[in-house]
Amino acid sequence: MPWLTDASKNDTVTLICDRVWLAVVQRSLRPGARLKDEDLAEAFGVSRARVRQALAVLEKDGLVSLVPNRGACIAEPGVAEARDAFYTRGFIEKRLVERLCALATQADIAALRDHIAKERAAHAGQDSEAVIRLSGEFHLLIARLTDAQFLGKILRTLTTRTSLITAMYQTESTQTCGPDEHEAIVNAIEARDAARAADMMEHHLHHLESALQLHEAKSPAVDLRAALGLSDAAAQ
Amino acid sequence: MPWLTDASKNDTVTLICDRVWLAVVQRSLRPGARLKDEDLAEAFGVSRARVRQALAVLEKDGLVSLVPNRGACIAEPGVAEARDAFYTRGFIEKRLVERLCALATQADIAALRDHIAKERAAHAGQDSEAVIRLSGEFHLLIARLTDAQFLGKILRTLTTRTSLITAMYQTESTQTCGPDEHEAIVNAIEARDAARAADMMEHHLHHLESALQLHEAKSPAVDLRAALGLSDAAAQ
DNA sequence: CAGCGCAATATTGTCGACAATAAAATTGAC
DNA sequence: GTCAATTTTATTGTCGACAATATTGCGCTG
Repeated sequence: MPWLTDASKNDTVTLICDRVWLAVVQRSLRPGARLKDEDLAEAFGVSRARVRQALAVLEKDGLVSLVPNRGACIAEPGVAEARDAFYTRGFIEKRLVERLCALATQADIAALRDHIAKERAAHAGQDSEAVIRLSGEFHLLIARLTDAQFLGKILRTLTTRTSLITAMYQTESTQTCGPDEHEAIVNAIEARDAARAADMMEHHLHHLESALQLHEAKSPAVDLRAALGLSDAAAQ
Repeated sequence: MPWLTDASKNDTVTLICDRVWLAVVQRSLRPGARLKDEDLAEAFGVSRARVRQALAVLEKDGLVSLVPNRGACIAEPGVAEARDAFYTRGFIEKRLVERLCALATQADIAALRDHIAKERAAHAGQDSEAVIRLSGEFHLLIARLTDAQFLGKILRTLTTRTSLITAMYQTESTQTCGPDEHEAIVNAIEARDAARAADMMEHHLHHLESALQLHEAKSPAVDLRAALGLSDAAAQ
């Protein structure tokens, strides 16, 4: 998976960052999960200094929150940040597909269709990790096909944060939307219908956002209280 | 200078990052300047591990390029990256001023005019460092006034990279454009003329870009401590 | 038996030292 | 005199150890 990370570098810190990033995208690391650097150090077989660097860059990326003398944990975006993330995604991705309508080659469209095929395969195979990951990578692929390096990196950050957000605020009914909406977007791109493509993208993102319950709720509290079947009034 | 950095943290690494960032914006650290971590460590009075973390995050930000066994130096964006940066800035800032036309309060416009006044003062006072810094901060102010957190951070990265680019590719004739174009943009915003505001912004950025000669350029190394503006304070 | 304070533990933050690699300088040969 | 190989130096990469701080468990007291 040679992504738009600076992949050529054998740098260990980059590897750690990518690994954590992947774990977050695949929901194997959930928001609020503690990251003890010693554990990470042993897990990667390196010293703590290296994981510390990785933690620093991940913090700047907004993926982990790093409180001074209390260690690091996966970030828990608030509702304001969630709305901002979706707003920014719409802001960027709408223009991106518009631009792609004008510039896309046949090879690009083939790549998009190929990606959707992978999504369908993962969907059929019940591989939920792959489903989630591929769903995000679709948007990154769009960014890459437009030759917009910066926007691509930005979008990587944004999709990652979206993963965090959906992990926090999704209702259990909500599954990740299937590849159908993605396919509708690709269809619009192939038809060179910029307006429809932008509409499809906006609809898609709005669909994602509205499937969440964006209220103030602490994820650990919700998990605990709901899991134990306690009423809301009692605790704390 | 309480910027949209996570300012509240007393974290040393954040301080180092901001200091280097400021030095780059003010042109006291030019592209290609070597950053020997031991020098930085002594300059800031801390150990090398700390500056190494800072270097890691700065590298991910694209501000320094960090080649495996040869140390760190201020990044030297290529022509492709330069064009991408300007494209992305236009992409974002055009929409930003459009949005600001709809949402700006009187206080916002007053803040913008106040900022332009500062720009004029620095311009009159021949304080070229302040001129350059304030010129960039104008765009960041626009981002902040629109309540777009993400776009603000993105724009901070982009303006920084623009600083690098202009430092590399500017002709000696080129001065940083005065506050006039900024004022024109604010006038359009105050008139709630979204189309004109977007045009003004596009023109402004295009003006900046076209004033450069996009060929290869060299840049010499400079003294670290003087460039970072710390006058023997921390050295001892 | 509940609440509070204190000690024990665990985890983080910071640092200096050692090994590995690249750049520079010296020396030798043609 | 110049080029090349080798030694020398400087700088980076990595690590383990020590100090500071938060968390946990225990015991004491009311």
